[in-house]
Amino acid sequence: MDNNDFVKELGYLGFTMRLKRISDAMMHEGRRLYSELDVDIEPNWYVIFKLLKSRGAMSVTEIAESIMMAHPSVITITNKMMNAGYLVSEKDKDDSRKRVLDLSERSTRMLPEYEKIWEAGEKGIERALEGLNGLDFISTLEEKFFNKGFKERTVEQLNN
Amino acid sequence: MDNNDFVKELGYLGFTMRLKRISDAMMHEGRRLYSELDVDIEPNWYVIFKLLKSRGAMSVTEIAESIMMAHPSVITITNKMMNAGYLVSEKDKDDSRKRVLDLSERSTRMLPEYEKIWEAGEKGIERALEGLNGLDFISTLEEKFFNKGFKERTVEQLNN
DNA sequence: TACATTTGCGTAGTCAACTACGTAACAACT
DNA sequence: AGTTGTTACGTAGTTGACTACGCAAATGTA
Repeated sequence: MDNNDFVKELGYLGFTMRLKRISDAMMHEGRRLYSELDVDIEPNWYVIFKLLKSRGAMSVTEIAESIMMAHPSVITITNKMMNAGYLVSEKDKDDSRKRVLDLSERSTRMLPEYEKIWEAGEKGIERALEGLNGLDFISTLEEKFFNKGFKERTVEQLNN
Repeated sequence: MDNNDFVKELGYLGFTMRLKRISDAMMHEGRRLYSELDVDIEPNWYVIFKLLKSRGAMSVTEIAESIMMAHPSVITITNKMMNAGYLVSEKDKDDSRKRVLDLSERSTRMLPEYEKIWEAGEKGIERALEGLNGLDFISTLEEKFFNKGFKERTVEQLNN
């Protein structure tokens, strides 16, 4: 590791930045992984694949809520997946505002191969975090910072 | 917390995504915090302020290395800070390729006020993470995923 | 000294998330 | 039935990081 990392010297003040750096780095690695393996999918698509496989067809907003992303982000991702032939989309019969997305035949055909990669990725992370309780940690972060955010906590501190 | 969060069901497979979601959320909170407090600085500027205050004038590349960011990112950040009057820039006497950045008079004038905010933010995080050893955790993440990245670990797993 | 390599900086283009806003469809309430 | 509010989706614009590339200056080497 780099011992000349100034952000480390900042203690908890550098926490969010270090979090972002790692998450960005991992995302980048993900992109490179797929391109190296010559697989034409992108990071984060796996969530959509997994979600639709497990829950069946869903509308844009339902997807967004299930994975806690803003709906325009979901639209961007799923549009790409549609263009790549992995999703099919049709209007809801009962509610014509809704657009219902589902896995295509291509998806079910390719999923076994992709799931091997995801499984390997998961194992890699699992092994790297061995003995760290990474999931507990991240759950606590979510619990603390999704409900009462960083902003609110700071303002509280300022008013003391 | 949201118990309908599908990403949680994915175990370690959802780890990177959850990391990104939290880091994005905190970054957003940061922006809102500053705008709510009516302070004309942006998230992440604090690293530059702190760095230059502690180390004195530095070149673009030196800054980038110290905080482990790509140099174009540093240029973007510091240009904004210059436009806001917080930094001064001049050519290095000995090496005319280098541009040396330093805090402006405005910076030293305003820093005490800003440091109060950063301190409150730090305390907020510290309290939220009480008993969690958040810094150790993030150090381990860095150690594991900066050296041998996510990609390499996955490929290793695939070849087993 | 001439040439090749490295270094520092800047620009351009990409990517993934977000908010804000507009429009159309549905729901609900007189 | 008409008005009003809500929901679903889509587009546009912002943000912050990155890589790739080009140029100019410095450094190393034959």
